[in-house]
Amino acid sequence: MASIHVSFTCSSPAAVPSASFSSHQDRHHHTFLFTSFPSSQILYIPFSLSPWRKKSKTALIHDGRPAHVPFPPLRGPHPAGVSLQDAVAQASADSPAEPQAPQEQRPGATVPKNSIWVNPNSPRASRLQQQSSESRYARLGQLSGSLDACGPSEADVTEALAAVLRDKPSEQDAVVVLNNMENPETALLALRWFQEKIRIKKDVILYNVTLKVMRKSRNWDGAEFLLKEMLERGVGPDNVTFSTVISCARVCNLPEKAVQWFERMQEFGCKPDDVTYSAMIDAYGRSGNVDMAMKLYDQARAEKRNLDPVTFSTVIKVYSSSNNFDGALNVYEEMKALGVKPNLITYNTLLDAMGRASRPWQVKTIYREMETNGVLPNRATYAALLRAYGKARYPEDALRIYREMKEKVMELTVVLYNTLLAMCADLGLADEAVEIFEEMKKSPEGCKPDSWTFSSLITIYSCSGQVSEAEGILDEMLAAGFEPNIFVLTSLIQCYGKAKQVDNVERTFDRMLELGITPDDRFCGCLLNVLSQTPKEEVEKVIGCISRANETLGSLAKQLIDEKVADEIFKVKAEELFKNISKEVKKAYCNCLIDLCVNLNMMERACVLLDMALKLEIYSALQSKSSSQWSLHVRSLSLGAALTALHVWMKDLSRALENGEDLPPLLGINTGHGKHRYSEKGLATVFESHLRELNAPFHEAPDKVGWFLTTKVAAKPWLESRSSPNMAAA
DNA sequence: ATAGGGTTAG
Repeated sequence: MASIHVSFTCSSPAAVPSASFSSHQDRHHHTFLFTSFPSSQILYIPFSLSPWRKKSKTALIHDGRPAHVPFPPLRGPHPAGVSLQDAVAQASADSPAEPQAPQEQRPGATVPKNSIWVNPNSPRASRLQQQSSESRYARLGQLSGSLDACGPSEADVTEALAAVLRDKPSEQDAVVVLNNMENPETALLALRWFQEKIRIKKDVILYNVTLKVMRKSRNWDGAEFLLKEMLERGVGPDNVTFSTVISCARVCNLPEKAVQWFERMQEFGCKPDDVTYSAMIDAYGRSGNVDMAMKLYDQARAEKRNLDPVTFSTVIKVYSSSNNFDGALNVYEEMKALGVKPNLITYNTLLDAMGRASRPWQVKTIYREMETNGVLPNRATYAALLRAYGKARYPEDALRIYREMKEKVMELTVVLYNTLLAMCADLGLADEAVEIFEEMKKSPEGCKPDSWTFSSLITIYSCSGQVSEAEGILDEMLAAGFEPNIFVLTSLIQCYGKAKQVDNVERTFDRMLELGITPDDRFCGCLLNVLSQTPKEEVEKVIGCISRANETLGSLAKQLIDEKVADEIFKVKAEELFKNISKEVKKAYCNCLIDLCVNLNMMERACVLLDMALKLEIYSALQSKSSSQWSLHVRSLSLGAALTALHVWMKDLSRALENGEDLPPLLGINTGHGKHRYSEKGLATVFESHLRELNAPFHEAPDKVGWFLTTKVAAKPWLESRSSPNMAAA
């Protein structure tokens, strides 16, 4: 039987594949004795537990290289050209081979001073293994697992604990067992048992580690119960207690509880430190109290605390989630200026922030910087990059990232597959999506498509109105056992709307109500979008759906199409509605409603809505003026809204001329690249054809993408000709 | 692994 020992030293814990091994530290070096069993299971015995003794019947020293090559030096930073991973892989690859006959230690071979060679099948080996902290830890870990699984009765818990620990657990045993637990009920019973057996009655550490279990299981009541018990029993809570409780409140979505206990810390003689500040900054951030979060950050800096990347990452996240992206960047710069090195999580948070901000160029810069600093990307990094490039419509970059992931043979998770598919949906990459979907289903990791997966695929087909393809995915989803959710139904309705199958829109809407799904603002936005594409004869049907989903919105839509309703009345109703809907959908609603007006040739009403949107700051700064150029900015506007804005701008320019004002040398319109998910042609293309219909002298700028320009000389006669009464046309 | 804070999706 082949038994191979590999003994080795490496200088850095980072070289140890943490998933497979634990390290035993000897001041500056880590020494392991690996035992490769034929089963390829690798164990090691920390050398400090093994007094050096040479036995005649030991297993063979083998480093995976020819026998005459000396054993790698043990104290060097790089063991003679063999990495730890290589050596381990080599050892297991070689294990079936018959080893050379047992031999005396070769002269010149470097042998670990404190290692012992043992036959792995001997009782001595198993005794050593049992004594090693590794296996003790494993046993305690198993105990945690069985405690999680056992019934929540004192008898069951006591039995499980006593079977492993007898009557003499150490405090360390208790800490390890509780720390690995997840079940709040049995953890509490286990805590009682440890409190009984370990005679330190007021042990704050045991409470703290049990609080962690409450956090893990998101059990706020359990956490607060334990904290109150501590206070009643006179067990002094410390900073660890409070930061655990605060972060527990945070994960339980109870920021006010975090604040409450944070403010009471002082009562118990605790002064916030770096970790409490960081936890609390996060709690304030998540409760939307950005000001308080920043106040704490400033306080922490004023106290000249050594803030670390965790705190900075938290602050960046707080800024990012309140859409203050410059704030996020500033903190990053501040961090670097203070000499704190960004780590993987800092980069991930920052990449995510710049993605949300739709600043793909900054995403690129930061990713390059990350590479330069030798920080390796993980799945979260790739997910952030894919989202950023998808959102910004950067297909080349998004696909490059996909290739990079594949080259690294990175094991993809469901989340990462779904992120890829969502990116494809953003960019309209149907073929790539199908390829990724097939790969996902074949993946050896067994990534089962979930409702996210199907939803993204349906979205891809919905964008182009490919009804039969979308329905095919829907069938596959139902066959896989998933009920349609609001996202799937939103996409489907979008698809039917695009294909002008209004009856199917109604049918899907009915089905949604039957499933007990309540339409949200986003869904209503989708119905409005469908309405703006619906032929006049069928408009009533769609408005019927909207009314059932949201009565106020439905009645506004009814008033909009009714020419008998005065603009003034309509305006009041519209303002009322827009003050009561969520911020994220305001622009989308406005775009749809203005499109509807334009389609129905109700330009006055479109102008009323545009005016309202500017007043409510739904659209910002559509017009700008400098001495050399006046501009119209219609990026992020729908076609109808953009045309309305153009209509208003032209009137304003004509009025300026009438008032004797002079035009600047250049006039420009910025449409942006305008690649919206649901429009196959960009805004620029469609807008340009409308400019031509209007005989407008604007031409695409050769050097500025998304800009149409004209000169004062060309614009003046055109505006004057349009102002003349016999040429009135919108 | 051996008491506390941070990152992946409409």
